[in-house]
Parts: sequence; structure tokens; C-alpha cells
Amino acid sequence: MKIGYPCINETLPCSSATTFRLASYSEERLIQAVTTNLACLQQILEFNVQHGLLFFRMSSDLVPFGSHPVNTFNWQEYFAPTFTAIGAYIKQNKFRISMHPDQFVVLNSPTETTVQNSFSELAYQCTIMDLMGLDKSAKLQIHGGGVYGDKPAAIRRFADAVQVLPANIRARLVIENDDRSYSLRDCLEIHELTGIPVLFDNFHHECLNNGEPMGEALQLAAQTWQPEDGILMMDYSSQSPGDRKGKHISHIQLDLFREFLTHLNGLDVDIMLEIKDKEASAIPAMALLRELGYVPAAEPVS
DNA sequence: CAGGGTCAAGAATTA
DNA sequence: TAATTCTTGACCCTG
Repeated sequence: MKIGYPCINETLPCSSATTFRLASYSEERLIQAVTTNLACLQQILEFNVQHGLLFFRMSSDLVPFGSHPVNTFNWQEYFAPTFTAIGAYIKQNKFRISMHPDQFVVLNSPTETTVQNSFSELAYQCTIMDLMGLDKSAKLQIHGGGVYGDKPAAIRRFADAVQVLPANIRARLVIENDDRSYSLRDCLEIHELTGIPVLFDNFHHECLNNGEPMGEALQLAAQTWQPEDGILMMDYSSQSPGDRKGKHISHIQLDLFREFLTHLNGLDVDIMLEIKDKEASAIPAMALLRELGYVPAAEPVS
């Protein structure tokens, strides 16, 4: 079991997602931003190793405009040695890695250009993982997309789109249940049609489900992962008290987290904490996992 | 220099 | 058909 937080470290004085406006695009600006971002990514990974946080979601913004036509620079080749070095560090420390293309990646959109843009974005993010030399357990997580008033048709379009993806992207693609449109059951159906694993989000499942108890839901999602995919990846969060339903909590509530863990029933998972204060929650969560024996005690610093 | 409007990209809801 | 919400950080313009 590994645990982590997404993209941003609030302790370190750097960002791995510096960007700039499209209007101010230039090759110099791009090189500067990517250089900064990759240097910071390395620092974050080192911080995480020190704290035993070995599941990490890399920012979608490592390369600004990574899939935009304005970006004709061969950043893949220019930064290949840096990607290789970071990848070596990731493998040396046995990190689990994910990326999460955002809401603009919609494989089942009825708009052809939206689908094409989605393919480009997936290709961009997959290239980063490929350049790092990561195996197929490093995943790209996306949601089902829109429903457009006809979910069965939307699911078929999604499945058709997955089939025409290049093999390297398809091998990394996983679908995550969301909190308003595509439930775990819908995602399992997409898995049946495409073979892609289902990344389980406990909080989304609480918001939208078909009656599956948490423990059963975890088992159903876990069954969609093949050995080469690695163990089940999941997103963990809980409701922010007093806020709109679906709003993520700002700091981890350890009693709720502890209660959630009882539903695992021995299932091994990697847990991404989608909680606002990032490592400030991940560190105490990790301490709890050690206390409960889910992960070994910290190794002495050599 | 701080505050705040705005930013590549979408979908669903509401007006 | 058009505006707003979702959701989020940070760029970068304005005063």
C-alpha cells in the first residue's frame, strides 16, 4: 500500500506547474517553464521519499501547452535526459505514478474536434510517462465524460474511442467513477467493453452509486486491474462539512479515514488523498497507516 | 505591490 | 441561445 497527494507540495518554495498565458507564448518562455517545473518535480519527489509518500500524481502542466498547436517545440527531445533522470529516480524509489487529464478530455464528446483535442492531451501526458520509462502501472485517469441525454450511446462512443487509441495510451488509461454522471456500475460496464481498469473514488461513490456497500465496491473495482496494471489505485476524500455536496474536505479527518480502511478487508490499494491541504494531510495519514500496520515503520535514514 | 479579473480546452443546468 | 456553475491555481494587468 502506498499513499500520496496530487501535484502540488505546499511546503516547498517551488511549483511544478508554472505556466503562462497563451498570448505570451514563446520558445524561451516554454523552455524556462519546463526547466523550472521538472526541477521542482524532482524536489517534490525527494520530499516525498523522505516522508514515505510513494504515490504521486504528476501535474498536467509540466509542459505548458503540451498538446496545443502553438507548441511546435520538440520538448520531448530537448528534455529527454531530464525525463529519463526523473524516471530513474521514480523507479529507484518504487513510486506509483498517475496523471489526471482534466475536464477537457472527453472521449465521448459528439464534437469531433473535442475528441481530437482529447487524444492530443492524452498523447502528451502519455509521452511524459514513456520518456520517463515508466511501466504500465503508471496510469492516466479520466472520467466518463458527458451523458448527452443518452448514456448507453455515450458509453458506446467512449468504448469506440478507446479502441482507436494508440496501444501505449490505451495501456495506461483508467476510468474513474465521478460524482454526478458515471457511477462505479457505469465504469464497470465501460471496463467490460474496453478492458481498461476502474480507478475507484470513495467520495464520488458516496455521492453517486447503485447501492453497492463500500467494501463490495472496492472489490469490484479491484477486479478490473490486471497484474501489469499494478494494484488498485483509488482517490480518497470526504465531504467538507457545511459545504455543497461533493466538496472535498480541507484537512483529513483521521477517524473517517480509519473507518474507511476497515472496508478494505485485506485488499491492497494505492491511495491518492484528494484533500486540499496536500502533504499536511498525507503525512498524518501515512503515520496512521504505519500505526495500524498497513505499511512498515519508517526505515532509519542511512 | 496588492488585489482581482482572467485564463486553451467542456458539460450541465438555468435563465 | 446565452449566461452561470463546477473548481482551481496562478498569471499578469490595473490602480
